[in-house]
Amino acid sequence: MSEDRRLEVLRAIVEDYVQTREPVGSRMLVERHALGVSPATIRNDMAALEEGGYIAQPHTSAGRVPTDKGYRLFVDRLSTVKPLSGPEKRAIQAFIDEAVDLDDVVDRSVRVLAQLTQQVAVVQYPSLRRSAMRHLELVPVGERRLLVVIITDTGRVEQRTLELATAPSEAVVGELRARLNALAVGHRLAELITLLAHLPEVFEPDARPLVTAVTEIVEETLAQESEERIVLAGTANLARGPNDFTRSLGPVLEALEEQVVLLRLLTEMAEDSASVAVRIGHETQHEGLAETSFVTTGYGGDGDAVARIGSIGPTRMDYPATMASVRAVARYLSRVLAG
Amino acid sequence: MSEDRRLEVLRAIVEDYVQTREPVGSRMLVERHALGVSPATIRNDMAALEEGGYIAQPHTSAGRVPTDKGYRLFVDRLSTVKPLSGPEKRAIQAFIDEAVDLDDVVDRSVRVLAQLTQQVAVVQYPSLRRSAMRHLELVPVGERRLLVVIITDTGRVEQRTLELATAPSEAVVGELRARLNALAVGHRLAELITLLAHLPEVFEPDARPLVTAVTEIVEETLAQESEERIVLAGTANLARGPNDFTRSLGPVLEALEEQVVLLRLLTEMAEDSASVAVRIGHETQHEGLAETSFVTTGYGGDGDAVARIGSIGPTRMDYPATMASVRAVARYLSRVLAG
DNA sequence: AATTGGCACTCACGACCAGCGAGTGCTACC
DNA sequence: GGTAGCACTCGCTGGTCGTGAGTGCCAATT
Repeated sequence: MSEDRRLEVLRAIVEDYVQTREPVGSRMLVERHALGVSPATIRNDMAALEEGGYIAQPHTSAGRVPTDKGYRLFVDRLSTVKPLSGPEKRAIQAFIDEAVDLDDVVDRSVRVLAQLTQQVAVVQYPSLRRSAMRHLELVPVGERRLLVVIITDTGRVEQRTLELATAPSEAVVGELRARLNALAVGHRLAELITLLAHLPEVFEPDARPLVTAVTEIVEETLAQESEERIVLAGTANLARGPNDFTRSLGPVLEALEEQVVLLRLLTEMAEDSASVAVRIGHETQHEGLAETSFVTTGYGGDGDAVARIGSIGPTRMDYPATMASVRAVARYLSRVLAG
Repeated sequence: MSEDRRLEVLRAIVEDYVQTREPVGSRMLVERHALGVSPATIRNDMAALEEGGYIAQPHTSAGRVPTDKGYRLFVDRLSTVKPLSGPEKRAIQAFIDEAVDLDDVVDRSVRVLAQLTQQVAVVQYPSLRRSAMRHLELVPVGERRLLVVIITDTGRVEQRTLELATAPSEAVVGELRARLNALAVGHRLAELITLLAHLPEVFEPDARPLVTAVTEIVEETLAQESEERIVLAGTANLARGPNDFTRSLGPVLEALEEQVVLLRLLTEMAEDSASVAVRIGHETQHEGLAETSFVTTGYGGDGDAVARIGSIGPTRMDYPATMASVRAVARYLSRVLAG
């Protein structure tokens, strides 16, 4: 009973099950794949695979179904990413290229990915802290209010309103704006906190309250890193056709609405070494997502990514295809942001 | 057979059906409501109501269920909006008040509404054209690029990048910025197109290409009115508990992802005279939404609203409660935007 | 030692059927 | 007009049974 064939059988089971959505039995297996042995032999292999926890049967007298562990082995050792077709690639690029601003880029990326994979797609907005400052604008609004607008190199715009005790002079605001920009432009926002620390001292005592107020609100904005924004698309794909989830998909949708949950997962996955990270079923460590898998990768930024993009589907999904799509969209997304 | 009692019967049917989710029969009806007549009498009334198309029976020997027409009569003539409780009101206000910027306000509003109604909530971003200009900023980026940032009085920020043939001088950009703001600040964006028409003529010939480029991109941004952004929350509520939809909820989710569809509906409903507009079942004129109802109202702006907010649920929903929640959230939302 | 054919066994699934009961419409009566 | 009684309809529930895909095991084969 060769080890190689056993893995081959596992691959065959995964592929067939993904395609047919039905537990696969020994007969079907030999018919559809050129394994060169009889069903009985396969049955022995299957027994061994079940022993190892890679497959399971829903009930006696049914075929086998891959377990999370089985899928894991499959993506780690048995699958080869299948590249997208030329037209597909061009379509992605064309669609994303039409975007007019960052919101639009993100929106189009997530939609195109959902469309490609026929699953739920997720994009995390470019992280503020990892983006670089492109411009900081101070806009006086009315008498005692100041609008602080931060524009990053990824095109993200963040704004906060500041209530002031006294109306600042035009000149002071102008100087502050100039100094802030001189100091900060081009630097990663995460570095800003140290950069801004000594700024108040440069100004005359009168102006200091204003300066500290502004620097404080900038820092505060960055501290809200935890509140990173996330965008979903393709939720309808979950409900389409024969439903994949044993329980209803209520819990799944609920989990997807919990930004906290998604954020945790995306952050965790950022630490995986593989370029395209995969979480399968229970690996998500979340009740509602026990029957779903995540396929994500980073985008933007040459070394370390500025945020993540990915696809979410039933554990029973076409991993090679999904991984290819995610990688492709991430690539074009990065390109657009850099350009 | 009094007309009054017949309406009373209809109301009873709607209320019971909404509560129990089961077709309601004549016996149950007299037991749960003090109608003072016998089941047989009710049966006669029900026959009349069925004749009029207000109720229907799923199959012979089952109770009756309200039709779209029945619900319509109910919301138009039989229901009284039930006000929210004090604590509820305070909770809404407190939650929305915590928001730091427009995105956050919109996000919190839609989430609180979904939570209140236990349905899907939808908010339309404040319309650009109907907002007034608060500030327009021109930021040179690199050599030949100009970032155009428009900030409205509702806090919305819109930005576009402009590619230029020649690098503009600092002075020209400064003058253009000053003139644009002098001209446009405080005006509704919709009026801008006429206001900007003669601007290029004021400048020297050299600067004109720049000026027209900028005015053009501003106009272009406004023309994208059709691409208004929409935010949803609470989709998971559709799948929760005993499912209300006869077909699967796939089509519903699909329809909700079609921004175009939602936008059309919201715009149509803006023309209804009632302060809180209701679309029931087939009135949505959309296949996938045939079993859902929309309850929406405008927000922001004293006379005409700046955009809409609403709740989407099964036709079998608690209309009075939903209408109350929608109205309440819209009120606080308006207040925050105005403040 | 691995592979194979044969065989008894399990069990989900669909079809069929009968009894139950909620609900109706109709008619005769108050 | 309202009511009581009654025959009728029909979806739902639960039980029985046959079917077939699939398994595990064992003895025979290479």
